Amino acid sequence: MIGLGYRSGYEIKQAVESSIRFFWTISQAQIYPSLDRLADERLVTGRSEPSGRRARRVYSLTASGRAALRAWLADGEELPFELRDVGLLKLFFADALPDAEAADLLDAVLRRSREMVETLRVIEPAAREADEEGNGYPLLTLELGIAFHEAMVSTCARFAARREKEGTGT
Amino acid sequence: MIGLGYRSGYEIKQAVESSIRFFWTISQAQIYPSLDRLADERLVTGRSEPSGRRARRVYSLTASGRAALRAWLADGEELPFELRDVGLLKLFFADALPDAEAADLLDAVLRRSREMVETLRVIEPAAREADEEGNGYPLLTLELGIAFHEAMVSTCARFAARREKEGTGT
DNA sequence: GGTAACATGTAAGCGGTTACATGATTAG
DNA sequence: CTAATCATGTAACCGCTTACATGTTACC
Repeated sequence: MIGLGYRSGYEIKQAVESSIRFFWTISQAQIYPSLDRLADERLVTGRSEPSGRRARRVYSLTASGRAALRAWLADGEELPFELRDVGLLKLFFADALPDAEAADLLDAVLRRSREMVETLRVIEPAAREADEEGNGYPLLTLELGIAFHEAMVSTCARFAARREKEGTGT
Repeated sequence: MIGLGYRSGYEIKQAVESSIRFFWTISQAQIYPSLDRLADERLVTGRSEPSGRRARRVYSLTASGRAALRAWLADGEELPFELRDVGLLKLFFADALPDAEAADLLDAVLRRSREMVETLRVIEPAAREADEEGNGYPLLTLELGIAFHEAMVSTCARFAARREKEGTGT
C-alpha cells in the first residue's frame, strides 16, 4: 500500500477498507507494530510529518523494500484457496432447519452478495482511474469480486425459485 | 457433522475435507478438544466403540445439541462476508511486477480456480445423492463453489486476452 | 459547542495452527 | 513386509482481534 502512495498508518487502513477488503482485512491495532517491524528490517523508512500539532508518521518504501515486494509477488508459492465464511457454512447445514427458516437463511446470503455487488460498483470509477494511470490489476480484482458475487446471487436465486415451485406443488 | 451422521473425530475431519472445505477448514488438533468441550456442555454424548483393539470414540447429538444447532443456524446474526486470499491479494499488487511475471501470477490464479472446479465436480454425484435423500443444501453450496470459480476463470481469461492483445499492439 | 474524522498507540487474550507423539489395522 | 489408512491425543506458539487509551482538527 505504501508502494501505491498511501503514506501513514491511518491512510493505509483506509486504503485497505476501500480496496482489498473484499479479500483481505487488517485491524487498526495490527498496523503500527507492523510498520515498526518493517522499519526495523529497513524495508520501509518512516519520518515524522505532523499536520499542525497532530502527530503523524509517514512511510515510504526503500529500494530493498520494493525488491522484497516484487520477490514476494513472484515467489511462485502455492496459492491455496482458502475461504472462511459463516454464511456458506450455515447454508450447508440448513437442512436441519424448518423450510421457512432455511429459506430466510438463503435469502440472507443472497442479499449479502447483492449488497456486496453494489458496494463494489461504487469503487469501480476509482479503479478505472487507477487503470488509466497504469495500475490495471486493482480493476481486475474488483471485477473478480463483482463476478464472484453475481454468480452467488444468480445461483441462490435459481435454487430459491426451484424450492418455491416444489413448495407450491405439495 | 455429527448431526449428518459422521460419528468419530476422524470421520468428522474427513467429512470436512470432502464437503465444506471450499468455505471452511478445521485442523485435526482442533477436533478432539472441541468434542470434549461439546460433551462437557451436554450438546453431544460420546461413547467408546473400538474397532478391534483400535481405540475409537463415537459421538451423537443430544436433544439440546440439536436445538443449539438449529438456534445457531437461525440466530439472525449478521453474516459479514470475509474472504482472506493470498492469490487475490498478490494479484491486486501485480502492477509492481514486470508484465511477464504479472501474467504468470494471473495464470496461477486462473489455474487454481480451474482446478477447484474440477475438484468440486468430483464431489457432485455424492451431493446429488444427498439431495435425493432430503439434504439439498450441500448441493447448493457445491453449486455456489462451482459458480464462484467459473466466474473467476472467465474473468481472468477475459483480462488475460485483453492484455495479450494490447501487448501485441505495441 | 459538539460530533465526526484524523491519528497513533498498547495490553490482554483467544482461536487456531504446526509439530510432535503413539499405536492398530488393512491392502498390496 | 511395508505403506497407507484408521484413530487419538497434546504442547508450544503465533497472528490477530477486541478493547482500551489519548489527543487534534475540521465542520456544522
